[in-house]
Amino acid sequence: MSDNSIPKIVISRLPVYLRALSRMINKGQLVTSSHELGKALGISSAQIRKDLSHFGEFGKQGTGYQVEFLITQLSQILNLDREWEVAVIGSGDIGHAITRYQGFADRGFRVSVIFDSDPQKVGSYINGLEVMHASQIVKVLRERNIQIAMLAIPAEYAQKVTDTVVDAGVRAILSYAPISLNVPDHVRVSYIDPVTHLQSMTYYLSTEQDLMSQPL
Amino acid sequence: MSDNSIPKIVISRLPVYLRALSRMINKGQLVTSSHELGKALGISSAQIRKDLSHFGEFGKQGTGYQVEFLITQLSQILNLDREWEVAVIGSGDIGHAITRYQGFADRGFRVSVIFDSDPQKVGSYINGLEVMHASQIVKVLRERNIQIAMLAIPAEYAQKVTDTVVDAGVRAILSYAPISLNVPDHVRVSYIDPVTHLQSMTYYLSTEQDLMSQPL
DNA sequence: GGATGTGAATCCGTTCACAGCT
DNA sequence: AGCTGTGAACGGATTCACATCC
Repeated sequence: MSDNSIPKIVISRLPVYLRALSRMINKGQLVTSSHELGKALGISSAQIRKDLSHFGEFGKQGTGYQVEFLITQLSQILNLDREWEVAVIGSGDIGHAITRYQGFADRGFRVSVIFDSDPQKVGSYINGLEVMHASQIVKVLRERNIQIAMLAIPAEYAQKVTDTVVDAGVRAILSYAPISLNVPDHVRVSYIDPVTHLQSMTYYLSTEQDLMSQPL
Repeated sequence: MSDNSIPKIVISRLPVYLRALSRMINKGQLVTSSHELGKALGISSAQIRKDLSHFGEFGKQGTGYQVEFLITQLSQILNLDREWEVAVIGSGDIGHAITRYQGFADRGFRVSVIFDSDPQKVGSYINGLEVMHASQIVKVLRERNIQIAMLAIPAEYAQKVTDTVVDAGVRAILSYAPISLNVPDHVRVSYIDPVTHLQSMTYYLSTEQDLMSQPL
């Protein structure tokens, strides 16, 4: 049943479903079930059915889900039935890796412009893309109506650059800088900070184990 | 009050608190409050107090929290009062960026070994670290008793490599491969997939806005 | 006065379990 | 028989609001 306001956490799982479904299609699998999908993802089948039920009735009782149909539906829901242009800010190691990462293009995103403030880097090419000077951000993003930016810059510049890209019309930011950003309500932010992931995992790594497993 | 089993979601917020507190210390700030911290992070003050209360009473009524003291406490809780060695598997763009990323060393993690299966890359140096052949994974990780691995490899190899590092004694995995991994119960996994972040943000980017903001 | 720590209340998300369809 | 879709039950997390202490 199509609901009014869908929980953020549900939305965040849809791309994960999509990822798994894509793998199935690539393997030639045509049909799946909430059970199978759940097992592959470590999620309960009830949750998957409930999540999908927010948007419609995509399955057939007794049968399951047509993989391709479900992919189409999820893609539409997530506005992925188009290509999104993305700007990368920062051409250091991370910006470099992002710009060359094939995974974006494969899944609906095109890095179409990259900026840096270092004159040494401006004018160089990454993945066939010329690095532009940061002073051009507002002009270029507005011209091309780019709404997504990825920040691959040090924490100390992150808020200022955020303000700039927001001013340029960006409405979604994926930041690799390890700092919480302030943005207006109409802008979404996601963070990628590998260290926070590691730091929460070490909570569960009791030091004792260290002593047990000796070098052989 | 120190509780028995602390919710995962609480643990996952502690590194974020730590990040913010570190910035405060760097700015010379000695004292903060749940209010201030919450505002900086976009979290309610009650939540911060409740989270911390799982582990002890770290604040002073009427005053707030000593920043440095709180950092010390959180670091201990998360087992960060030591250095953790990390193995990177895969020396492509992502592995390269990870290995050179200063943020790990600054926050308690040392990338101390890197592997690749491509003979072309084995023997080359990244950040002063020689790339070793993947066939050495089990031997080296066991010898050095390394318990954390970061996977920077294509999805199709991810499960096999996961099995290998688990066999080698790894108990925490941070994977950059866009696929859900199967691991035994005693192993923790976190995922970094920028595309899933982008894909959930585009849900909120209605296409209409496109038409409004014309190129000028 | 001001900020913590915490039971109580509320809100939200997950799981249960089953009716209903194929 | 098998699997979906879903109200109901459950469990957990967040917020409230206040007693408590500096």
